[in-house]
Amino acid sequence: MPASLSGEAVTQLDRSLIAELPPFQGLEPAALDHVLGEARSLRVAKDAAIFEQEEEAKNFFLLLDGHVRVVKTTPDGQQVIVRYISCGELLGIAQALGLKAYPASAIAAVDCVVLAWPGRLWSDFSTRYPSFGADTYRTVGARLQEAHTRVVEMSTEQVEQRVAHGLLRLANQTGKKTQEGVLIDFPISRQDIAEMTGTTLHTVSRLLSAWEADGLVRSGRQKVTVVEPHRLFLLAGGRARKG
Amino acid sequence: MPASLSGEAVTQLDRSLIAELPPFQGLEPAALDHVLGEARSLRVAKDAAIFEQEEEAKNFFLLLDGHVRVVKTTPDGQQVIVRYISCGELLGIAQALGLKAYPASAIAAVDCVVLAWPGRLWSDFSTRYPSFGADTYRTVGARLQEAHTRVVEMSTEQVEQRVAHGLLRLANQTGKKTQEGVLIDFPISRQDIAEMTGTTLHTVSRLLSAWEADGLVRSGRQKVTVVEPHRLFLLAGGRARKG
DNA sequence: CGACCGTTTGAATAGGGTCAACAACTGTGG
DNA sequence: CCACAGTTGTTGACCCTATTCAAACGGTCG
Repeated sequence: MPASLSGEAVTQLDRSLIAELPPFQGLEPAALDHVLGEARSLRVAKDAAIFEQEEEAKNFFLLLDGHVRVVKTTPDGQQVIVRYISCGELLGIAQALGLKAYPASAIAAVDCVVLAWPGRLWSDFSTRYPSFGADTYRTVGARLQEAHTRVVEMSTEQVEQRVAHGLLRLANQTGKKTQEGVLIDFPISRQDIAEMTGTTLHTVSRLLSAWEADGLVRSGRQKVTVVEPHRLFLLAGGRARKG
Repeated sequence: MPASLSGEAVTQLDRSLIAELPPFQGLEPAALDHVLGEARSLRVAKDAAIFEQEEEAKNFFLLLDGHVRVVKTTPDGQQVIVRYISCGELLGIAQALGLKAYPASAIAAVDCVVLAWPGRLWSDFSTRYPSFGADTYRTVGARLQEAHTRVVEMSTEQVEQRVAHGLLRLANQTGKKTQEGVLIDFPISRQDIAEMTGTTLHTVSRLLSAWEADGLVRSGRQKVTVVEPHRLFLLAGGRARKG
């Protein structure tokens, strides 16, 4: 059930909401007002879709609050988590890639707030506000890099190292310091971690259990805290075998 | 040994060399002359590097003739083939991704001819010739898609399916129809295929032997011909197990 | 012709996926 | 407040795929 159409307009959209975000940084107040004027604000409930794979790409989005996971589903129903999106990031930018349909689904990992713009405004924004175009170019470039890194990891690393890398990445991206260590800031299941790293929930469970016994992490239901990032990092860097 | 600096200027660069290529399509003759005027033409011997991973990104390139493989090397020396580049494609476009160094090495799979431009011209070309900017945006987008597809494959498919997919992709990209079937148009070893698909040369060798016995492919030293693309495709689509 | 590179093939091993059963927790409704 | 259903997580046993190790073969090239 895509939530795209069920959004309610928020009464006031303040410039300060987006003024400091990379895509809009340095824009004139008038420009910010123009951008906001075209936006609709949507609330998306946990586990609801912001957009769905294969769906016509009518809008692009900015995540104002919450966490979103981007998921690709294979024809036979297996899911792969492509990435997690944090506050302030753009998502659903199919237009930037010259696509007519979204290549993946975006699911709210927690209750979220997003801004939505009609896709046709993409080229408008890019040409009218060069810094917007430049920033999104960088974003796409960074995501390409990230995807290649992931291909290399999947090709050369053992499962244990991949899971360690995956956790560290999440901890860096969205980690929240607590007494015990770095807490991953949204509900994440063993299944989710498996879908990020190309393994099964069973293997992830076993690894986390072992690591917990070793004092590297603490974990509970849909919750993971990295207690000793440094030692986990060493584990992630351990030599692979094949090649 | 990077070949970047060993190139010799070709006496004449004709507009027709690049006029029909996507990045430059639709440019005025004067613009084409400008673009060519800034280019250096280089010959790169088989197995030589056009540029090397980590090296400062001084230039970007267009492959005029030959085939190039783009390779990432891990800190412990394992190699992963990111993609193959065919004639008419841009490569080494670190500038477009906002990078100061090349993220991978580019190795000539056969003797090649490339054009090279200084990196600083990237933004110049992009702004002065909008169709150039738009095309490269599409290129980067397509490569991102491709990388994500690869991540999904590596996460969900068995080795046999990945190798089948890899071969089919090569056959489509650079295949040359012959009496026997579709020949992959440059020397490619079992090791290369292994580095594309995240497996070992042994496994690739066994698969090719089995497929050959089955009449799906014909292969020899650094040579592969896909005899029955359709049946290979069925194999590639076969159900995966895990998940 | 001899050295080397790419390839083939066999045998042994192990990483991790599959199958199965259960335990712990959350939330719901009576 | 408790019973029950539905998730999510744990753990053991088994087995299979693909890697590892080892050896040998056949073109190719200097």
